[in-house]
Amino acid sequence: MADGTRARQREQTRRTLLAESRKLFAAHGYGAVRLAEIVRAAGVTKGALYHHFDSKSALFKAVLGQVHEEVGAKVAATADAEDGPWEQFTAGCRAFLLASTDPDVQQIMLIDGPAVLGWTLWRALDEGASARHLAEALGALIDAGILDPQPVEPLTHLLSGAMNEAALWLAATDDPRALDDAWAAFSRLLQGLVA
Amino acid sequence: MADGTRARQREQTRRTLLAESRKLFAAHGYGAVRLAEIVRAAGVTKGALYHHFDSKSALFKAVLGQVHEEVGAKVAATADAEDGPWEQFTAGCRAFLLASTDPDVQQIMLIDGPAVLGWTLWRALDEGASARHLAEALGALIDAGILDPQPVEPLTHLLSGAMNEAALWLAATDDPRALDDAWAAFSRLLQGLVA
DNA sequence: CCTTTGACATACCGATGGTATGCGAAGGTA
DNA sequence: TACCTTCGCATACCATCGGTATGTCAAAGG
Repeated sequence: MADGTRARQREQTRRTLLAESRKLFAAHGYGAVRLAEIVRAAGVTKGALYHHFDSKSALFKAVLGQVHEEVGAKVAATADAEDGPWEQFTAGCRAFLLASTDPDVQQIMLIDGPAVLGWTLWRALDEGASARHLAEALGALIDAGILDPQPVEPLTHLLSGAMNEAALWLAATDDPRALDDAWAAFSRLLQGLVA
Repeated sequence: MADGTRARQREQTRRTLLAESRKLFAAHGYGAVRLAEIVRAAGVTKGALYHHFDSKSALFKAVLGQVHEEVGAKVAATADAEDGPWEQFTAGCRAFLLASTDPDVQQIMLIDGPAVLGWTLWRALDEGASARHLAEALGALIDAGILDPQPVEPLTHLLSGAMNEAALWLAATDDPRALDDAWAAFSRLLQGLVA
């Protein structure tokens, strides 16, 4: 009977491959992870891997897609919980900074992403997930008259890059006040934008 | 006769390897460049390459060192030509942004660097070259009372990351006003820092 | 000269990403 | 139920690439 055994099994294998490869990519970096490790961790063979993904980089791209989605969802949820464009904007930035502290996000999204897929494709993926929210928030601030009218795109990249690098630094330092210091500095920068 | 033929030849080979590999790394990215291409372009064999460098990543590290030095020198020279800490600071930032527009710098320093060598080592190399100037300039601004006293390190990373990402975006866009827009936005951010 | 040293070239190896093919069970059809 | 098709995956295999071990010949040195 067509009870969907095939589809369920297929989906199960795909999820396992994604989950295990994500762990390995995050822990050791894309270049240091061998396909043999991934399929061993997932309990399948290379045949299964290549049945689901075209290449090692395509598998990585799928993993990166997951990470992007998760970060984007967190940012959107946090921002939507606030009232007023400025509060939504700052809350979203803080949520992004916090989300980017996760080691998986660090290695996969910030370090390997641009190098493995190329900066252009990485940018496009990021655009569809987190950077879009940032651009929208900035646009809302300008519409509300809180920010002077100005091109949104360069500002988006400046702030996005600042938060990315700050997150990487936060992960590398062990100063417990680092997060507060970084957020304070970032807030000061944002103050320069208000009309 | 010991006229230094050996030393000159050795240095010549090393320089050629660095120059040719730099071209290839910049053009195609670290992962897409084969050692066979490099040695062919340099007119030598793999024996020569491994006589001068321990591994492919060691060769890349040497190339990255060159790029870092060049960028750091440009930033320092531009900043030193100005008078007053604020002028030195902004001139240095602008010089860095311009220098980072070069495709070699983009691919080697900003994209592949962290992924190939790991973010920690990359950070250390960057610290010795360009980021150090930024931190010193910020310290001078605080000493001069232009900026409020605050931890310099997080601010360094925020600004460095902002400029890195902005530079990558500048290279990907074809809007001729992009550079001016980006600099205007960056200047606004800096305004938030002044006391 | 004769020996040593060093800057390579040559030949080779193991590992790894990727492919071609085989197979057994799920799912449709009569 | 018998049969055929499809599909999800395993097995076997290949080509390439980073890395190494060894050979070679000219410069350096006494």
